[in-house]
Amino acid sequence: MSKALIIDDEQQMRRLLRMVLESRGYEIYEAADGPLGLQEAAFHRPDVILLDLGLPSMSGIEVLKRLREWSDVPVLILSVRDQENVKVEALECGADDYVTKPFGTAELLARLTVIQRRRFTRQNPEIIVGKLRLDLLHHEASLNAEQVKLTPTEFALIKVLAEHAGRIVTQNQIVRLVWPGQQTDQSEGLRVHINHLRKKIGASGPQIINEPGIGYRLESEGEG
Amino acid sequence: MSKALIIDDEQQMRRLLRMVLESRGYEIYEAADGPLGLQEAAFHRPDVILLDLGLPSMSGIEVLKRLREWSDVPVLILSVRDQENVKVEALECGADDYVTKPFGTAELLARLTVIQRRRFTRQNPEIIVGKLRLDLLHHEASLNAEQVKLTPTEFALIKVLAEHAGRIVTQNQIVRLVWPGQQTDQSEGLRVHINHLRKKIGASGPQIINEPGIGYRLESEGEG
DNA sequence: ACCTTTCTTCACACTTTCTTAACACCCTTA
DNA sequence: TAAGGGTGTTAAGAAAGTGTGAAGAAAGGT
Repeated sequence: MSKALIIDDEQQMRRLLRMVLESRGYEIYEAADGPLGLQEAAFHRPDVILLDLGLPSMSGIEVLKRLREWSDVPVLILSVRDQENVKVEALECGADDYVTKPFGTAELLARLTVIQRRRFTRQNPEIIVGKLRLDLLHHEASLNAEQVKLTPTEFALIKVLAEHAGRIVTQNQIVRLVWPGQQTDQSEGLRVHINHLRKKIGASGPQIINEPGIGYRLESEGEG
Repeated sequence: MSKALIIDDEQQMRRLLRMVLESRGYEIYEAADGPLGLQEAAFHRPDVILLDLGLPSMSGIEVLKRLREWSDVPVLILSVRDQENVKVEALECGADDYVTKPFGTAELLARLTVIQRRRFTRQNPEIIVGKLRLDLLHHEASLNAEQVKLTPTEFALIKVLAEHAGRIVTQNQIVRLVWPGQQTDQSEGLRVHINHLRKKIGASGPQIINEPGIGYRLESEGEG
């Protein structure tokens, strides 16, 4: 049974989340502010954390940063609309995904599943996302067991997306990983390479979904 | 009877491996760290080596590199989870396969069989790719039963490509395998030798296909 | 020491890939 | 309906990577 920690100052929200997650078999812990949340995280070692960004005493970002100093636990951000900047910052500080309040329970549970699954399945020098398969050792990509020819940059890009399949990767993160040590703004070219990738794998493979203002997400199995 | 050398610092792991392998008729040698392992390898000339990546005094990668300077013995890597980078590096340094701890004995034995068959070319010391045949024992190559004269470097190069026929071999991998222990960038000369090989075998033998920015691939049977 | 073979380096033509730029297309908001 | 931000699409020049020939350097044999 998975343990989930809810960090949110609204009691109503905590109650709602508790109900939804308990019906899925999660064991729930709660915290009403940042310091308490960190304390609970350290004590109970939850398998996933749901973190509200709008906390009173300590900002959600701050909580996340402190948490990431010693823990890799998957974190799902709960945010309100029109907080793109904060969302991007949270993702770049190591959050795994976010849902926007108000959210549907189905979406919430789906995202929880994705971010928990991905932490444990990277042990091979290959990545498999639906019909797409990346062989990191040989730099080969294949779709439905048929080889697809990708340029080095395209391969690096799809690798970043596939490593985080189902989760959002911000444009900054992508650029930093695909063009390491680069100073110039590469986000112009990023769109072109995304375009090429979609032409090569988008037809019958996993979709590359844009999250406007934030980044991209490679559609993973189980979502539509 | 095959001889197997186990290089692992944990006595418990060595004992487990010894039991499993002895039941399969292997003759077992053990070493608790890297330097001892290299010593044993040189002395007993094992037919296969099981190498733990997390060694105390000398890293598993380092052991592998030193070993590959003078030996082609099949090496099976024993690694723990979440060491993807190291695993890839190990494979690129000439390891043959890996198993992730904890592993099942069936899986371990299956992989051992595979890598020994692939590399244990003393009983069948030849590689055949289409109309090309490499005699590893006499360092001779032939095309349609007609002998082709290759220089030592050319032979080493086509051997690397032929061992992975049909798959991409990165330039790094090629350089490391053909010019072991070399520091200078040999990728200039690589192009020249590829050129020579194409002239000698390319006419009626398997094609050497370039994957721009990545490496080369020897066309294998069944592809066009 | 000589000759032969093999390897490396260099130059330049050619191919593939990357980057830049321009413009069209949403979607949201006023 | 118009405006603006962000994104999708296309094309062309720039950059990087590769093919090829030849010549000098290194290695090996006689």
